Amino acid sequence: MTLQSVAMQDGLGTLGCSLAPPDLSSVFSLQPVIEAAPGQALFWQGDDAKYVFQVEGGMLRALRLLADGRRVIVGFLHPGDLLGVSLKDRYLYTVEAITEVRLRRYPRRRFEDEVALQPHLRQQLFSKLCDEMTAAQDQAVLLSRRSADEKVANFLLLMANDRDAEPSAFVDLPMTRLDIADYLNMTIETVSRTITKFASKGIIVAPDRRSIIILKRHMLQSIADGDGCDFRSAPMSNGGRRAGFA
Amino acid sequence: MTLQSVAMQDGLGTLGCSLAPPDLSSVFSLQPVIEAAPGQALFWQGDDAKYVFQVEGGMLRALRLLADGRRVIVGFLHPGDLLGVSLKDRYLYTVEAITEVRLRRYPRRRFEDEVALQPHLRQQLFSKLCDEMTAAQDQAVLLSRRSADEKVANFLLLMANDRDAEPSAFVDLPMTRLDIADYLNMTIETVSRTITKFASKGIIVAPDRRSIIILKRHMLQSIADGDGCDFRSAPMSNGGRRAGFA
DNA sequence: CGTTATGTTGACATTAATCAAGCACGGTGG
DNA sequence: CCACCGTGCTTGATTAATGTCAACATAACG
Repeated sequence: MTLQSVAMQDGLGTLGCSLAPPDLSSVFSLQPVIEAAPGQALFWQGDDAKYVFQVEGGMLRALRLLADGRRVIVGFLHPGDLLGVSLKDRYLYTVEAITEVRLRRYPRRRFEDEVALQPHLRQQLFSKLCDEMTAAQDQAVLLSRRSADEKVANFLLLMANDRDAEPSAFVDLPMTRLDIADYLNMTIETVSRTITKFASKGIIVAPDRRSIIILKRHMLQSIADGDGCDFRSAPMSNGGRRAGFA
Repeated sequence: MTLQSVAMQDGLGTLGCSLAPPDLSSVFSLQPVIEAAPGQALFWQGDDAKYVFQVEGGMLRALRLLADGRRVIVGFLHPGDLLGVSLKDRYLYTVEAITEVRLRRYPRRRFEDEVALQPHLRQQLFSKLCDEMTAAQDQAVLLSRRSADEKVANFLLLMANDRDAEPSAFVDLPMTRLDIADYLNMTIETVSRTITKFASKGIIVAPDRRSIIILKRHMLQSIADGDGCDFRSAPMSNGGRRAGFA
């Protein structure tokens, strides 16, 4: 089906009518549904970027493989996220399902045309791109936390706040420890030890491997922010050092 | 490179058109020139994002300050890069001059209007946003390098290749060791030691503090890629571990 | 059930951070 | 021109943290 037909079915824009402006989700709503089982790859780094996807349900991981075979998780995908939007002709990373997932698929070419035609969508897409960029930068900031405690605390809070209007105390962790480790640039052992440590201090409870409950959010936040808390004696880190410029 | 915003190299693209449609640089060419001395800030994280800038000459650093006062360098800005392009109303980080710099300034509102009106500019901006996102991810990948050697080697190669069509053996390092350290998430001591080590192995020469010359690019590349090289006995790192999924 | 993936815990080794001192360069002023 | 700082950089000794290796526990799966 052509773009135009899609557009008209959505009742939008090209006609200038004042009906509900289309959002990105509505563009995808008529597209084929893709389902994938845990571990299944949607596409691989380097593949021809033929499609754009929108996540409807479940969680996925985006990862890059380094020359020496190491794995870097560049992000976790949640419902609403777009995958494969780029001007490159090849996917920049591999995307694999963590849980059972459901997505909508849209041919990339047509998606681009569609977006080009509709200012509304363009605006939304731009906004999403900015969000993604911020997320990418946030990961860089996260990775530059000093201690394992800080990284894990940040990660848990990130997962707790993600997408939920109300940051919940119950946090779903469908990804494996290896995923977390490769996201935080640590080893699975250190991840495990750190979570155990938080639990033993009563900051969290870990009823099973794929979830945790945050009991003392403020403490977790302190650790995440690198505050001395009861861990270190507030060594000021490198607080004194600044570039000498005024 | 990596900014909230967009760091983009200019000038490219638009090819294919005989009639030279306006490109981003030409949009800036009539705007007021801003000059800044080393150490001077263009704007601070949290400031009202009133302007978009394009770098014409010199180098700057974009940095974020963490709650505990730590400094994270999220990117170095080169000629052609844009700063401040974003949907947010406030700058997401501070930008300071490293060398003497010259920029063009454009009111953000007008810039957005301009871009909205001209499909050509829109396309360019979108393209740069994507590049920018890639850059942000690249930093995350860089930060998740295991050893100090790998990080510094990658950094030197990055600086060597940056923007230059021909990767030069002479690399300019106008930033301080502290800047490098805060970019790579290391201490100045380790940065210094690593550079010294490379020099003592004959991989590079460091005639003065603000520049180095790469003598054995292939070796530097091997180290950057985490190859055993003559450093470690190719321990396969965690090459064996992969998610168990096919 | 037995078998395989995944996660936890422990002992040890290694790396990079920390603390501390000294060096080198660039400016300033005598 | 040279002594004199101040800043940034280098180098060394020590320590603390995390990676590594290994064993075991637990859940997942046929």
